[in-house]
Amino acid sequence: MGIHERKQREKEQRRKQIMEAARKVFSAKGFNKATMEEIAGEAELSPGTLYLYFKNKEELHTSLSIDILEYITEQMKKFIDRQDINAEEKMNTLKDTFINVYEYDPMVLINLFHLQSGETLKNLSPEVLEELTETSSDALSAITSIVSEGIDQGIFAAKHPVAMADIIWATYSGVVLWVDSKRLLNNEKDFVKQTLETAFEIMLNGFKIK
Amino acid sequence: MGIHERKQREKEQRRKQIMEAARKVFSAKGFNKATMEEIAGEAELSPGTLYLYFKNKEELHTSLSIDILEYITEQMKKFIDRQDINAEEKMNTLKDTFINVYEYDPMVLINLFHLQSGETLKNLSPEVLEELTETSSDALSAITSIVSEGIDQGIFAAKHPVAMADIIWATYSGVVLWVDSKRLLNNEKDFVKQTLETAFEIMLNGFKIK
DNA sequence: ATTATATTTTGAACATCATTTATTGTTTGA
DNA sequence: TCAAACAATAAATGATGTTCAAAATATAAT
Repeated sequence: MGIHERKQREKEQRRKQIMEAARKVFSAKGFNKATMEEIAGEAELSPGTLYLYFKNKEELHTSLSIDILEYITEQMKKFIDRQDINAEEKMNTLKDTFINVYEYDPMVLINLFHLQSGETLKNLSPEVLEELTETSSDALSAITSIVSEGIDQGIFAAKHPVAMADIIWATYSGVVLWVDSKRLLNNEKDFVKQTLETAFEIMLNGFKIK
Repeated sequence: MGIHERKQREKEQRRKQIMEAARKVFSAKGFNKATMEEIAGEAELSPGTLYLYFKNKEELHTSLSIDILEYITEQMKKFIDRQDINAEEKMNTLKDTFINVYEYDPMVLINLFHLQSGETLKNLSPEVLEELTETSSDALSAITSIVSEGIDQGIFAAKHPVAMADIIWATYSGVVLWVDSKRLLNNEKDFVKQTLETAFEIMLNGFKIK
């Protein structure tokens, strides 16, 4: 009776092993420059095997993005329901979470934000697309709940909370993508953290009732 | 003596013709799905000819982005030096410009924002990279000048103007990319315009001295 | 234990492009 | 009229994502 379960477990392990190899290669080369052959090599498997676990290159990439999105959501859930801090403090904790995730693995995060592109979404299987939709929606709900709390507490101006959550997420992705590419264009040092700090300061100030 | 000039002109025309074909195809298919063969077909040329005018696919794509960036900068220059409106009004005009550009050709704009990715930048010739750096820098300078004016006028809080300009640009790109991809994920209608309106409202409020 | 069946993996074949190059065609200037 | 310069082409090349028939391995049945 345990055989089937063990096989299931092994299948899941193999999947994780491929994803870990993919994470390394995508992180080092970016989506286009990474090759399935190199990922297979890193995972000590043949290229064909990758297609038994992922429909195609885009779906393998998307699975990594889903993982990091889930991680972000998990981190947010650790503090959104806390009663001892108000919405403004939660916004600051959110900012810290965002910065931590960026610093932990900048490339995977940047790749996640790039995924937000129509051409990629078209190549996903319905299941993975569904999973991505679900995960994004969870992340956005968590952010929305902070905003709503701020409005309820009379700290934030009463705008549409979903739009506000979108703007928070958009600012996060926009700052990471733009400041990082500016660094590459101008051989600057990495200002992502500082710019995120300032952006959140401005956003928070913009949210508040005067 | 005019022959050389005519040839120069024809060369420039052919370049434009290729870019126009590329614009159509990239706009319809996105970067990865668009093929050089299809672009060549659209331009009524053979694939090889494209390489006499552009080093590679990425450089052709980048040329389009430079064009739209130049257009944005041009639009900004029309009002940044006006004396009859203050910095806050200029911010609103900036927002309108951003919305107009999005509505004129969403895909080319989205592709521009996607370009802001390290892996693409590595494949550009030094000249085109230089041109892109220059153009981005021009656009950012224009935005920075609005922010600086606001600080000088005592309307905006005195933060680092360059960081503030980065945040404006990052918010623009972030909102366009995220809200558009959310639309694709959830089959929603296009909320980019409304979200940009709200984002600017919040940002402007966040900039202001209370 | 042996054989049959099912599962998993392989690696070579295939198809699709981006890019290069040898060739052809065209314009210019003498 | 012709040679040199220029421009464009079509076919070849190479890289790489993806598929598939065969091999290897594990499980189940007799």
